[in-house]
Amino acid sequence: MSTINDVSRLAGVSKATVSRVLSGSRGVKEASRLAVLKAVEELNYRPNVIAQSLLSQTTGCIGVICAQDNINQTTGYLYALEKHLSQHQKHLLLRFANSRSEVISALDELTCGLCDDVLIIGARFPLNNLGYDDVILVDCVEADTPNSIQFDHAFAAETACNYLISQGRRQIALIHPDVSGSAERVLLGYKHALENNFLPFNRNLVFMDATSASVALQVLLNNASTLNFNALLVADEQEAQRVITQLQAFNKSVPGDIMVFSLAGSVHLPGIPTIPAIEYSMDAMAARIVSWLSEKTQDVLGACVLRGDLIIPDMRQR
Amino acid sequence: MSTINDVSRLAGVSKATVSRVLSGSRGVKEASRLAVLKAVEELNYRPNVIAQSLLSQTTGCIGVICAQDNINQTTGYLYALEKHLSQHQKHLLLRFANSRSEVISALDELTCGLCDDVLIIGARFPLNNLGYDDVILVDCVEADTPNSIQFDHAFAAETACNYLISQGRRQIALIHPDVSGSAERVLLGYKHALENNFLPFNRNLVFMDATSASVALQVLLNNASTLNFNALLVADEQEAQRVITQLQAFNKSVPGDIMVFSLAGSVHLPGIPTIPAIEYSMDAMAARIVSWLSEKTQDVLGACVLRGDLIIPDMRQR
DNA sequence: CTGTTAGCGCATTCAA
DNA sequence: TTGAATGCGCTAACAG
Repeated sequence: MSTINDVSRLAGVSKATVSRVLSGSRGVKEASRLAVLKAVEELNYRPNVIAQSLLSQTTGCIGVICAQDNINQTTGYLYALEKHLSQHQKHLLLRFANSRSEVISALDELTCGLCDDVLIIGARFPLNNLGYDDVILVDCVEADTPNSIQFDHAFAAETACNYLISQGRRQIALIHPDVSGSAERVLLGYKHALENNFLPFNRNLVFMDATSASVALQVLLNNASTLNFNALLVADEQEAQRVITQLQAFNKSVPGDIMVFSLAGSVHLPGIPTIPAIEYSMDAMAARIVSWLSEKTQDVLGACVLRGDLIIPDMRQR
Repeated sequence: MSTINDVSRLAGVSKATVSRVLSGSRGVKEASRLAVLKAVEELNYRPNVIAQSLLSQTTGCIGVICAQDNINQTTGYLYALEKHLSQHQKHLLLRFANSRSEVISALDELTCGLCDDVLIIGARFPLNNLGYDDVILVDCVEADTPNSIQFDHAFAAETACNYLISQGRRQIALIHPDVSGSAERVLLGYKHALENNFLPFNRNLVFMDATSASVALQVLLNNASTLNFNALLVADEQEAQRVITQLQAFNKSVPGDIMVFSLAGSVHLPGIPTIPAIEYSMDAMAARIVSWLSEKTQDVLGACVLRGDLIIPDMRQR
């Protein structure tokens, strides 16, 4: 690879002039400008970004640590993020991490000048006192960082219930293991919706302990005759697919007998019937993050909360 | 962030000694070694990798350009690659690209000193004469690069047919649009398996033109009475899900009436019945790539061809 | 064993 | 309008 020295020599000007032409490019005589451009072309010269980084103390690299347990969900994040980042001439440095210690070692390796900023996405384990306070947490639990983007789970649950009720489903079961710490928010929205619709709250329809969703569903099915539930709220699409299979194994039709609703996102695989869900716009999230990274004013991102959209299955598909 | 100067000043030694302690660390008096270590600890100093990169002319960054049209398939690649790369203290710089021109601009931005190497994954458009000859192509078509990893499609098709025949399916239809350029290899394996099993080749069961798989399947179904096909080979899992839905819409049971087989990989979503498939080990692929990147001898990776494993559905699940 | 010096490739002074 | 000099943070060669 040729350097700025080669160009300056070939063009018969100094390094400074070459640099001027390639950046600002003002206050340079046309003749030498052309000479530089010609030399650049001839040598196929391109400035070394590492040298520029050393000088500017910024690399344009954004570290993204994916801590998502559902690996398939990361794709949506990554695609949206990369799209927005590259539009701002930023690069996405990808790491996966499945535990707090893995996150820390990833952070260690990324914050030695390589990355200007780091995001952590989807961690379901505590991330307090990381020792790095300028990290942005996206959809993570127990975020004591000033900069974080959370999803409004209460809003999601409330919307979900209101939709289900509008569809004539008044016995709504809720299975939402409390790994995410967001369970109480979900419950809040759930109760709120019931109240607003003058429906009683039935403790037996709600399963928020850490036991498996499969067991919870079995309990529900065992007591189906007395509970009479006709809708089921679950944490995410993956969970939804699981319970649907289980329901069908018990000869419950979906959504005929029981309407299953996913509280977070979806994997739209062709050939798999869509279920109603709350979906969070990855694009909106990415845009928010990138704009914050670009501005980089002193003020923090704050407890930014993102609300999801209600997605209902296209009836033509069924 | 503190620099080596801060450390040397605090430790009362020269920059060189600090550097010595932190790297090689041999030939340094114990006293000054400890002084350096103490200062490092106190200042929480860590060497700036950018400065090191400028000197060594390597960044440890590997650019990965995902050109996969099926975005969900990239996750497998990325996860395996990142795992192996980080084990070799290398970083994964992620880009998505959906066309030749996007690939080129991504390459432009990545090869200015930022990345030591670049991979392109899953491109289904021609990638000749990119102007970069040290790029590694993975599962790309029309690869005239010396370094590429291809999947053995002939072997996959042959294995698939042999499996289907062993299951009593002797009328095997094949739908494999020729976008990938690998269609002729697939056909080769298909024919080979038929020959070895003394079965006739029926041209009407094979659809390799660029028309939609949906239309091809309709043709098959329209002539079902005469064709009597009881197995269907498709290009990938996505395609498989599509045809399964379509088959079920025509009251064909899967795999009862027709066994669907995916020739490339699979998305194992819980709750979705597994179908037989050829799966390529992402781990093996990543290991191969990383070892090649690390060796970096003069010799090329060569036309490395990877064979997939036959995955049959676990009967307990059905 | 250790300090000084030079230079990786670049942009930005400061003079001319 | 331009060139020479400086320094980003670091390592390697050399000299002590």
